[in-house]
Amino acid sequence: MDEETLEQVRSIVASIPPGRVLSYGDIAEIAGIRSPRLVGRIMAEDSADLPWHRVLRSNGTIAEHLRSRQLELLRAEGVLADGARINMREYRWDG
DNA sequence: CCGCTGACTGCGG
DNA sequence: ACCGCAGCCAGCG
Repeated sequence: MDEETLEQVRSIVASIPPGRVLSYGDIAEIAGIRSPRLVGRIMAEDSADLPWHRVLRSNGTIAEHLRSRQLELLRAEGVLADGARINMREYRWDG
């Protein structure tokens, strides 16, 4: 695992403002890496100190083992779900 | 080296 | 809306 990309990904996630979200693919693109899965892996390893709940799938859905917790955290900062789906066009962070 | 797995994605049927 | 599939990177057996 490349230490630099790891730090890069982490800093991008850390910079997402409250009430906004990014997809794994968005972060991969910004970080200049080819695989969104790598972003997911990095998040899975250790994201406790990051606003990890602001990262979700490109279509606005969330992996099921995180779904209820994540939707709750998002709701607390004004990101409302239409059922199990977040409207990305509305909440995606432009930077 | 091979195959499988996952906080993923876009395209096609 | 629901599949499946190819591409993707890294770790594990």
